Amino acid sequence: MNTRRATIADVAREAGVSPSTASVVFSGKTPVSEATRGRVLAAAESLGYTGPDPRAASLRRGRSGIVGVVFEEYLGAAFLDPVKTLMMDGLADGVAPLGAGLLLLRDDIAGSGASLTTAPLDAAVLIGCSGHLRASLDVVRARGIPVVVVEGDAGDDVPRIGLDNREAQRQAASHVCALGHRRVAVVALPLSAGWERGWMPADARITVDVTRERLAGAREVFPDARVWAAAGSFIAEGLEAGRALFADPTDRPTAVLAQSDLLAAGVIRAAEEAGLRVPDDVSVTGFDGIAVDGLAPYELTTLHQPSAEKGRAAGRAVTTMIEGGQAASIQFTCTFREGNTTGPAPESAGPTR
Amino acid sequence: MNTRRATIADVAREAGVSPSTASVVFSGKTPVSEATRGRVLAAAESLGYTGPDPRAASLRRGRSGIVGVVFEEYLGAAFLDPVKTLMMDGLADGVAPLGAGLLLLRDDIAGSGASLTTAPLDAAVLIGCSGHLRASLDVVRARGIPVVVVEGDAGDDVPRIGLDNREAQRQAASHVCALGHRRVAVVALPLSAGWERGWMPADARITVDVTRERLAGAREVFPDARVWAAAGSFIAEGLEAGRALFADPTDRPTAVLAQSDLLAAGVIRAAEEAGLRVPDDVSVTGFDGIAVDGLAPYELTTLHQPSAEKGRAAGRAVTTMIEGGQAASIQFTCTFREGNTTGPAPESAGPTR
DNA sequence: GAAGGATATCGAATCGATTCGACCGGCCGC
DNA sequence: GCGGCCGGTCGAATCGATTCGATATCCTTC
Repeated sequence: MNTRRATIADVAREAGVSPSTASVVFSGKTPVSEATRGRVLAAAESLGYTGPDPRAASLRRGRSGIVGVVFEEYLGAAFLDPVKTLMMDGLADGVAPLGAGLLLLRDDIAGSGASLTTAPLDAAVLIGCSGHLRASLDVVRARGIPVVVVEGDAGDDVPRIGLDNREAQRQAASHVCALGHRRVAVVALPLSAGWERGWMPADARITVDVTRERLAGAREVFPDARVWAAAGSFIAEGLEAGRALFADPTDRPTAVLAQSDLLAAGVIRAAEEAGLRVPDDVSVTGFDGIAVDGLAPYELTTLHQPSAEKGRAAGRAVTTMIEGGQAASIQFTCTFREGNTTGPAPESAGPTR
Repeated sequence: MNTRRATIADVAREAGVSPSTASVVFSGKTPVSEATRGRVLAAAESLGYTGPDPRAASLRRGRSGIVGVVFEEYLGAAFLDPVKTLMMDGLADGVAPLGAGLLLLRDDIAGSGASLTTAPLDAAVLIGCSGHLRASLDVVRARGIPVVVVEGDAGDDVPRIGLDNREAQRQAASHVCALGHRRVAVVALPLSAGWERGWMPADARITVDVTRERLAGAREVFPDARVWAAAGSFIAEGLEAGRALFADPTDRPTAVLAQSDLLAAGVIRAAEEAGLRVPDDVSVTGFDGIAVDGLAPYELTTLHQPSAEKGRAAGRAVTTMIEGGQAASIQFTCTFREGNTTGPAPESAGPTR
């Protein structure tokens, strides 16, 4: 191995062909005679040439084979949420035809690092819904990079992968209502970036789209349900929420609509802690339809959302756009799944609040 | 916005300066007079130029600002493990000085996509320990890309970020032994890629380094502990393991050494299920020292490993290497943390098996 | 007033591969 | 026997920015 890595020109010289021919051997864009291919490959082998430099190739081609995935959160935390994890997986799938890799990016524009502004992206997928989203969107659009937004309001002409959050949550609420529950509480996802857990104030501004939509769905059936908003989608947060909900035995909900399965799992644990049986004393619904690790024997009544499908759709949309096409927004639908965490309202229910 | 995006040459022309000057305005590598900077920036603004094309820049610079992170698993699953998640976070931190992004890659070489072979990487971090690791390593080395291996045996001259798995696990075993336990079982991580849960056969070949090392540590104290190997580091897997361990009331371990906190959490749940009190009837230790979501009120007796630190170290090592330095291998140390899941062996323990 | 320095800007080469039209034999068919 | 076609190869331009030595300008300082 020399002081400098071999280039395709070196290989071509060694093989006694022109650089263009050598290039074609590697890219396969044009037929090459078997003999020539052999000589080029042998030359490459002997020079320790392992293939074209991706940097140079991407410059010339105008493609890098990299799709940026932008999270609004702390990057590690993004993956604590199984829904996002699944989505990522679908996404990996969806961009596979491009042969693209996924570059993780945070949306703090200030970040010293290779961010949205400086990464060699072919396209970007924005996840989430905070205010930052707008800024990120502007950056990406200015760069002229195709972009897709998942679960966030991108406005105008940006393809959007969505979910029928409102309708789905309404469905769960109806189910609970049909079972006779009247004292119902909602455990919501964060209301805004940086939200600290607690009861939702009456004048709260909800900037997180998902939270707002799901809440609206619940409100269609139970207009004045109390709302506790968690600080994130974690079991521990659900536990906190549940403790708050079940604190006062005299004024306790008989059903809890949690905005995520993880929250629901926490609520169930809080119920157990408070000596309440699920679903006899209190019914709990989730949202997402993920398999919560270690929740057995409970099977959540929940809304199953096609997370991986969402990711795949995002990937496909991005693929289409990169290839010059026009991608349409897609709205996915949740399916209601009844488990064993909801049941009839207890007879002895106190007065409706 | 024109048919073609503006280049820095266009901007330079518009501003009446040379391309080189325009370039330095953006890179800041050389002082530029305030007036010139202003003109260039204005020109850029008016042409809708949003900064240098990363592809071209990376070609010339020989740097892409991208570090590949290679997992041996299904990509989504990689993030289900909090340890890896934390590691990723540390890694993001560690490469921050480079201003680098993290490109997720699978190590299935066959993958149609932009993989290890074709991505514009400045460096690579390999995670894990399966056989694939070797192949990935070869690819990366052939390309002449700096590489660091985390928790895997890379052999020779590749810097390695490791952990004192064996010694740490021995420590936990000693602790349990000191408490008087004699009938002890181990719940191990997978023995090899694709392992299905079950009792470990006597002639098993353990290809996963972490599993092997931790087991060796346990064996130093309890040479003939029975070993159940799980199919992954999940609470649900721990639950399965626990059920198997506690199935026979007449021959039941009084202590369980789990190779991860998640497994331990599952074992505890299985114990509860079997009507056993922790730690009165059975003691359980974990490994990792992560906060298991929703395990309260238990506090695991476990070995805390500096996951984020590991990631950070890997990031720093990679940074050093990119800058032409020589990075050393680093061995991290776990710290034993006693929680409330271990206690004295029950008096009524049956005969030592 | 001239030499010496500091500063800002410019020119031109370079990074490494890809691509497209031109070119060149040879083979086929009429 | 000759025009046409085709598979294969070659040249040269191009992708867009960076970099470094050279140059020009202006300010000190003796």
